[in-house]
Amino acid sequence: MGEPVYFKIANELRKGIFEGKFNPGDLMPSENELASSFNSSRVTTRKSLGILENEGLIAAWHGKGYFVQTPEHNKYTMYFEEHNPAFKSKIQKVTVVKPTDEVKNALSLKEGQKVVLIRRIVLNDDIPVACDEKYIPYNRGDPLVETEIQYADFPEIVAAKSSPFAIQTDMEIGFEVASANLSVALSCRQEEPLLVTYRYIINHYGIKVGFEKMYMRKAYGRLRAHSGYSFVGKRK
Amino acid sequence: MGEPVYFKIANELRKGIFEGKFNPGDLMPSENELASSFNSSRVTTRKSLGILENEGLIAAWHGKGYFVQTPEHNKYTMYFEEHNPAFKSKIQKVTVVKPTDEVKNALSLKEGQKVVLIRRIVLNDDIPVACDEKYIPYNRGDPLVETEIQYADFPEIVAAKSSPFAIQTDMEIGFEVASANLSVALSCRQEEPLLVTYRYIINHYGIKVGFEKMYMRKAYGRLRAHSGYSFVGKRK
DNA sequence: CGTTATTTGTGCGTATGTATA
DNA sequence: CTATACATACGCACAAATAAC
Repeated sequence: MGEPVYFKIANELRKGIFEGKFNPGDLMPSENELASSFNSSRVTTRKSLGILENEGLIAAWHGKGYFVQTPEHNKYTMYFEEHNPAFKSKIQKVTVVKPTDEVKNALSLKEGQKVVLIRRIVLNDDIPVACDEKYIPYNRGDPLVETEIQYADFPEIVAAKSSPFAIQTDMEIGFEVASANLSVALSCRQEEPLLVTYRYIINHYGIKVGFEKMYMRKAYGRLRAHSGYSFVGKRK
Repeated sequence: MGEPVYFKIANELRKGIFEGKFNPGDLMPSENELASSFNSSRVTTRKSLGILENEGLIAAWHGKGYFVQTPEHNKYTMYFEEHNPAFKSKIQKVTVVKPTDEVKNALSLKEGQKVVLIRRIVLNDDIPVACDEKYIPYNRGDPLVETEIQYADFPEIVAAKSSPFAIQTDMEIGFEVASANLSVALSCRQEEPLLVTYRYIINHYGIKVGFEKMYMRKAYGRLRAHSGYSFVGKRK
């Protein structure tokens, strides 16, 4: 039936924090105090406190107690969908090329090392709204990956051999103006400003195994991120 | 002395996942199996599994077991520092103005409602690299907030009365070209492209209590985000 | 400076409930 | 119906950090 006890206690305490009964910097009542006031065991109360600790609302100090934290209003979560379901996309070309300085730098390439370039165009009603350039170091005999890249995400592809967990991605967000080359691909005027994401795929040895630039026109829309707590009755 | 038992077990299992011994979709050994193979109790083993569950590596299914998850390569964490320590900033003006349509929309304002506009300039060696416009609904008699805004973060200020936890911020990232007005403030040429973040501060009733636009020139640098796991020997 | 009370951290045992196959 | 697996909850003991005396 109903909610478990540790859940009720956690909700109660969380409510207290949200309503200002407990404020950042405050010391929460001790485990034993809470246990007796909620008529439960210390173990159960600990579990409730563990939940709040996990949510970042409180932090435990050995020998002192649980302190209410100051929320991190500058921490944002962003979902970056490579394959935006609102749009169609198609691979424009897959080629082996000599890398530009930017790409050479991004992938820490040795002199003479070539890269596979995969260019994808994102379309809204046949009008290009974004363009995607992926770079992977190329060695003679490597298979090209045009089919997978259409459906799977870039990080998973470049690290297909290793565990999907052992990959990290660093992203940068900036803007550029369309080059001659790009203005053709996006059928836009040259010098049109574009929102650009730069993604560096890093394997578990710390080696950069992939680099991607995505150019987005205004019609593609803005990127979205979110900051804040949302633990209202969260239960599976 | 050393690490606690539950920590060792968690590290062992995490290593197994990273090395591909357990792969996404796989069922982990049961709690009892792990407990006996690690010569510990079921409770301790549960704690280890709870850690990995928290990290998103595995998920528990009641009656079935723990399944190894597929990592979310599209989830990014971004720290957006309002007051970048690399730069100086100064408040340029604080005024009560009639809102533009964009601001009226962002704050869901009624007709005739005025707003406080706070404009801040971010400087690198006295050269403007970014500009910040904050909007707060204004009611007659409200105190202006120019002093606080210099040091504290926007979300905390607009919701100073309520609990700092009860605030959420939605962010959008896009670009614009400098208007006549902005080109003066940033001493840049008109039509210069600018990276723009739009932030909507929302209180716990779901009401938008603040809106901010930040315009960044190329010299300000790119925004940064990160995706992936990093649990190597994490312990306080 | 040690002693002591308080508080959290670690770990085990046990019992019972409930979902799954 | 039964065996297995996770979920909840209590009790206990001892370790370790902290603060006040």
